[in-house]
Amino acid sequence: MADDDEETLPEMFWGVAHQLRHLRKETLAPWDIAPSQARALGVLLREGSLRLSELSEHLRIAARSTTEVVDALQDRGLAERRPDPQDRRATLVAPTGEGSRVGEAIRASRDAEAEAYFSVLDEAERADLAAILRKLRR
Amino acid sequence: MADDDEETLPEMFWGVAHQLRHLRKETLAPWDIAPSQARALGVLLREGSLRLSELSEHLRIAARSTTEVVDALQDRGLAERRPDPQDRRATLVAPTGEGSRVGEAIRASRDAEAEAYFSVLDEAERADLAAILRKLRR
DNA sequence: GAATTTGCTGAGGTTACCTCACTATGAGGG
DNA sequence: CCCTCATAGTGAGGTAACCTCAGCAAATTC
Repeated sequence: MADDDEETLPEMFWGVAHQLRHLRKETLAPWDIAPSQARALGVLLREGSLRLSELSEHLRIAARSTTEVVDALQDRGLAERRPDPQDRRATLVAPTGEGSRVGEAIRASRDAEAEAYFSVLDEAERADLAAILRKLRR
Repeated sequence: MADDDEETLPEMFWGVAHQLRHLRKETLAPWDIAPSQARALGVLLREGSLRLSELSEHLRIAARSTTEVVDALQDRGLAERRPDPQDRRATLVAPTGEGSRVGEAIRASRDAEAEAYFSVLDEAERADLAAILRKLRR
């Protein structure tokens, strides 16, 4: 029945993920910002001000890696660090005004991108997919 | 309506892909082989003997990167290079006996892994997912 | 037989992660 | 109050999986 469809679910999954990654990268080109940074910025927009450790949890990466991402965002003037008044060991990270503007623009563009990419699917399929992913995600 | 479900389809997708990546890495641990190498080995098992350039196409990576993956497989004695009798510029890559054995074992273990991971889905959901992925993949 | 293309690889770079060790601060027990 | 122990962030250094660009050798085209 299928010759090219001998692929397993994980293989197909990785294929689609790969495509999405490329697409996202292209979408980000106008801002010259790395995907990891855009991701962090997105979290910061949603959450406002976070400790580095909290940001790590949201991103599900090691604390040390978060330091790097935040360094990059700070260098670009998209986020800033402030001492946490509650705990002098901790550092709060928040988007700057510029960061919020850029983050919003990225979100909009990303929504458009997703819309385009998933436009081959009809409503029902999208709903199915969302449900299935949610089930898998845990 | 949803607080934790504010995620977009691509976000959920990347979440699942991320999980799969980790899982696959763990599955490969017994063989001490990198994911990229296992992937290439899988292609070689399916296709037999391939030129480096052909392998690149199958893997959808740059030729230079394929050189590296093949180097690694060769170092481990899992694949070998031979000159292409048709074209003296080209190099054929094929799995060794050991490569075939290891590749088969990995495939089996990976199937089991996939079975486990996707076992939260029922038959219908799996079929839906496969259909949706196939639609997206192009 | 000269010019171009193709197939591979050396050199060097990037991204997004990681662990380990260290410093500074905070929190709990005696 | 001091001591121990946990926690927050970061410097140093490493890894995997990619990439581009330049170059060489063989094949193809003109």
